[in-house]
Amino acid sequence: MAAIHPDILSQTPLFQSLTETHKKQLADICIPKPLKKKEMLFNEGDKGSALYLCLKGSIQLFKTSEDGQDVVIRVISPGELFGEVILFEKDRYPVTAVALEDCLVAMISKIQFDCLLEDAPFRKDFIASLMGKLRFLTQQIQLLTSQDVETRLFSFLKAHYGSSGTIHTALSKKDIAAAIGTTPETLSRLIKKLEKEGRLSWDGKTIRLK
Amino acid sequence: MAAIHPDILSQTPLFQSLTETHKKQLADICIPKPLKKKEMLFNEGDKGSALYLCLKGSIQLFKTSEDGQDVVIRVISPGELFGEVILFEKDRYPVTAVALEDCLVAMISKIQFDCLLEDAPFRKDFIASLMGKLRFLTQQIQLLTSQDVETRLFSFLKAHYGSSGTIHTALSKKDIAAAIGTTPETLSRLIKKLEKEGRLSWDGKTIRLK
DNA sequence: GAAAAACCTTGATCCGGATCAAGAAATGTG
DNA sequence: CACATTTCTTGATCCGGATCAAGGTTTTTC
Repeated sequence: MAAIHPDILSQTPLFQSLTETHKKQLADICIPKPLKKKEMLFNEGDKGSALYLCLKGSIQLFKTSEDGQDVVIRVISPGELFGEVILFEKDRYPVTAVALEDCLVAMISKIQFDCLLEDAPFRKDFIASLMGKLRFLTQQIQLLTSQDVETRLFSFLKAHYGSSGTIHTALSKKDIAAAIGTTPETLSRLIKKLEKEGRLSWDGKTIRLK
Repeated sequence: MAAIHPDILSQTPLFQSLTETHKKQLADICIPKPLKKKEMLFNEGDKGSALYLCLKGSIQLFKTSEDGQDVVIRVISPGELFGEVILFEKDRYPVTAVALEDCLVAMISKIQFDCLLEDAPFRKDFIASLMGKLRFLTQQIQLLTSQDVETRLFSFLKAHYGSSGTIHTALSKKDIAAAIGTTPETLSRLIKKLEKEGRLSWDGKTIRLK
């Protein structure tokens, strides 16, 4: 139940505009929660009264269809807020959240977060972050609908690790395949092709782009 | 430049919670704008300083890929607000908006809308409407990724016309095909199959579900 | 109301990527 | 460490739906 350190909040863009006082206030109401790999944070349809900030690790958000198929909606990286849909809509999570590696998240109670929203500049940033998510999902639809697996892979890598040449990821190929809406088999074949073309090298958890 | 009638605002869920006074205020700043079929309201990448409320007709929001392919993100029906991403993010529309039939929209200037957001209950509804959009896009990704064309068609019809047995639409089959992420050929074949199975009849602009 | 344009249908073909299968490598666990 | 589980790879096959083509129909436009 201990609070987290305010400095950690400075790293997330959403909270940049908070004053020191507010940051301290927020840090006080954040409950740190470590997650083990494969641990589930909440389940689609669960009632909930908290939203989360990812501090460390990757969290997969997915929906399950009636026929049991999982569709990954988004992979959360450090600095991102998620589960905030709980704030204003019906109080059930629309997706399931599972840790893809050992993670640390900060749990923020809905009620407490509501108070923070009283602050006008913070509110503005918060709404802006929602708009950013709308844009992300919009682009995701475009990607999934009209771009091939290769494009989606590079787009994912760029979004999560920037355009740097060397990437170190904790994610398995299976999880990356799911994140870009394909199967492990297809990703495996794609990597083989790209390596043969000399466009990247993928050794264990290290990816080098060329 | 004439304003619109406040009553029309009562029909849209987003504005339900406004007091009569506020509704009147809002109505005053809405500039009605009729759109002819195929008319473009704004283009992806355009700078803009207004958001829109659809009062009548259907408006298609789509993104264009580098290779010239259009991907429909969403079809707007009466009562829906769109273009609101302009409010807080960079001031460019992320999609193109085109009227699929003769429409009437209300144009609301960003600055004026900002003032409205000072009002706490309204703000809450507005944020809730953003959350609703996040949910919609989330579900849309699931639909497009893991459901077949038939499922997507019924899902579209239900979302836009409810579950009533008889539907009258102004949209062409081409536009419906685009909205569910397929081609006119595939939709044509699907309809033929469904009619043969006696699951619906589709005569011109009238669809009967069975 | 005739010509032009857009839309719809039907057929033939093609293709990206899913699925199935099965062995190999890596990882986790007592 | 040995065994079990999960992940990864490679091959063979399959399939939903896209694309191409071309004729028919409706809508627009002047």
